[in-house]
Amino acid sequence: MTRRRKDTPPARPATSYDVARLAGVSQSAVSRVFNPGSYTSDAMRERVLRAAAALGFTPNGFARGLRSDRSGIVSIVMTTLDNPNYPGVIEAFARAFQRQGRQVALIAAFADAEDALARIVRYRSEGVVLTAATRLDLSRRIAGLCVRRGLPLVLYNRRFRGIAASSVTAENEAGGAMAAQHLLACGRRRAGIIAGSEPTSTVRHRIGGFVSAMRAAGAPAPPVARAAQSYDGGAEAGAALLGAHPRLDALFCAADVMALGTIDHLRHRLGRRVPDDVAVVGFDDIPSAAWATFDLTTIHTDHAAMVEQAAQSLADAIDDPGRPAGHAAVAVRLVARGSTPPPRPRPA
Amino acid sequence: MTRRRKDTPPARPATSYDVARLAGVSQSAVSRVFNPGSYTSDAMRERVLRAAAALGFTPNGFARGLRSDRSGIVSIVMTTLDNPNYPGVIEAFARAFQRQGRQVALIAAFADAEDALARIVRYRSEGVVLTAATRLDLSRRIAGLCVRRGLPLVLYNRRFRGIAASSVTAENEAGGAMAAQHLLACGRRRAGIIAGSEPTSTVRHRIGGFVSAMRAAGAPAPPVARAAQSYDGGAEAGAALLGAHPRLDALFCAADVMALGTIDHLRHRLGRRVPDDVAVVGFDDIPSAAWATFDLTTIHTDHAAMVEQAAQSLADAIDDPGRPAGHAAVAVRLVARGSTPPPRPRPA
DNA sequence: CTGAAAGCGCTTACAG
DNA sequence: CTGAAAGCGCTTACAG
Repeated sequence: MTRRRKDTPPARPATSYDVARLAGVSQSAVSRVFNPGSYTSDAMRERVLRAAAALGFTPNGFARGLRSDRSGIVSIVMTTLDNPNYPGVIEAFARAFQRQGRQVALIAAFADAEDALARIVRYRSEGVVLTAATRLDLSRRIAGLCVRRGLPLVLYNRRFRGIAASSVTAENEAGGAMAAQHLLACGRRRAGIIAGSEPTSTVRHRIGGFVSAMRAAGAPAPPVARAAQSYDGGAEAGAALLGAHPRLDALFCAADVMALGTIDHLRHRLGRRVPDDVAVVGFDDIPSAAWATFDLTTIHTDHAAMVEQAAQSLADAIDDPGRPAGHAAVAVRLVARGSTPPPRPRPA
Repeated sequence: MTRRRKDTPPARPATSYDVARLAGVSQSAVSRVFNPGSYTSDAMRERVLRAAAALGFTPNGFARGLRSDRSGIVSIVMTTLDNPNYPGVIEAFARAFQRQGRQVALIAAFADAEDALARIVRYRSEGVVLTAATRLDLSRRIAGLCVRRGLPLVLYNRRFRGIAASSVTAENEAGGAMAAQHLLACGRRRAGIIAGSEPTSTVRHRIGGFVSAMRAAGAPAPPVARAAQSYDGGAEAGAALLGAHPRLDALFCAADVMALGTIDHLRHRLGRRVPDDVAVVGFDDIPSAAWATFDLTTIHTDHAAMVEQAAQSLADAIDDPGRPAGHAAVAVRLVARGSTPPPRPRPA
């Protein structure tokens, strides 16, 4: 048998009955004090709160959730945090949901889509935020299962065709176009594209916007190289692209992490100067994009606004399950730095 | 009034009674099937599982937690993810605890220590992992409150004097010594130290190990500059240190992020060569340390092993609350890269 | 091996 | 405004 150390108090936390006894009121009175919207006299409120504080009472969320059918829990599904902005994103979500009085359960490991759903359902999550799962098809299946269950769902930074879920993304297509226009303004027309191999909606839209803008300007169609969405993947795709098309004078990387790998490879392996020989534009504006070595021109995505929007959208869906799914695209902006040459004055 | 969309099934998930009815058995039989360690005939097991699958039944974790007094929830307290290894760390924790059959609640935003504790206690967390809170004193107070409640607690990558909690860290002192010995082997004796301003145990031990090893070799006492533990902080501290001590030929940065900022500042602002003029050693081995531009010599910390150890330690503490607090230090190793010159042959 | 039943700690109509 | 009481969906001795 184990014995508790002397200095630790009894493990069992105080219940509303303990508080009621100490305050000399009924248990239901205690419950009302802790449930906004119920009527209680100030005097009773006072006494109950004092007793609760004395006992360190916090209402048992399990009992509350079981009885009221509002679990107060939101699940965030996220694995392989391949985007360096994501840690901040998780924290921002936790903050936003805690402001809503909800608690975040992190679903970061699971055998398959069914397993993920079981974890979500076990604690009766009121809603789900889905960002990156290990593989795209896995994300898609989880989203499908949630929708089928009628579970409020928001897709963060991705969309799936045929799945009627709300989503929040950056204005990826517009961002791609901005990148193209900036390169054109800098006098670069022979551009290549580097992107992650997973065919996500995000990557598709970024590329789409870039290609359309280039075509509209009469520039040659940019060749595309795809590889893992990582520093090493960027180096690899950059090597492939310049190997096949040595005369490219610009690269658009659909993710900053890849841009950094590309830049280092260009400089350290291929001996090309950035931006003099090859200009590089990224997408995301991750912290390291601003570092002196890279000084990367990129499309800034406003994750704070995106998270805010997604958390609100999920809260709305929870409050009104009949609400139709909607999509929000948050504005992006180009941050011009040293990996692109200064724009030329426009010909008069 | 809201109406559900036609294609969404009823919101209320199946209960064990629903499963029992469909399978033609008692509710307690269903419960037993889902609770390992109870006796059930294979035949009944079969029928129950089939019925459960048909209804998409997952036992209500709230009811189970309420009744059995084992919530199955572990809280991870973590904010300001200033260490680029932490995203992976969170994911690894989620994985480890899910293997234990537990679910992770992320406590990433709170008003103060009491608020954090209330969130931990609300869902009756069986244990707590504490990593970085916004400020050091906040972490310390949360740890104190947990210990006072008798809540199983593991400190990750930090220790607090006077708080009897289990902890897992890297061998920080040994790592500091390795850094010093490597610099000495490379022929550098005039070293400076750059570290984050928060007086964490981690930073203290890393510096301590470095200084002792330098002193043991008869090298001059290294001056120390402290700043925010970030890329910019590294640049700032590097500038201050070399301004005051221009003849330094080596820098030990107690965190890789700072080392990267220092290196860029040395090269791009001060026009110093790394490693020729100044050698730089970091600590952590974050992904960007390996990037071609930085190629940072650093002390590798094995977060996979640390998380494994911490999760096991917490599980043990939950199973046996009488168990005394223990500390585990996980071995580190030096990764020699290009930010330090090649070691010289030892004088015969 | 199986079922009937108590009870975990709350919330929430329902009386008063 | 307050209290008595039912009941959320399970687990777990207790009989059989």
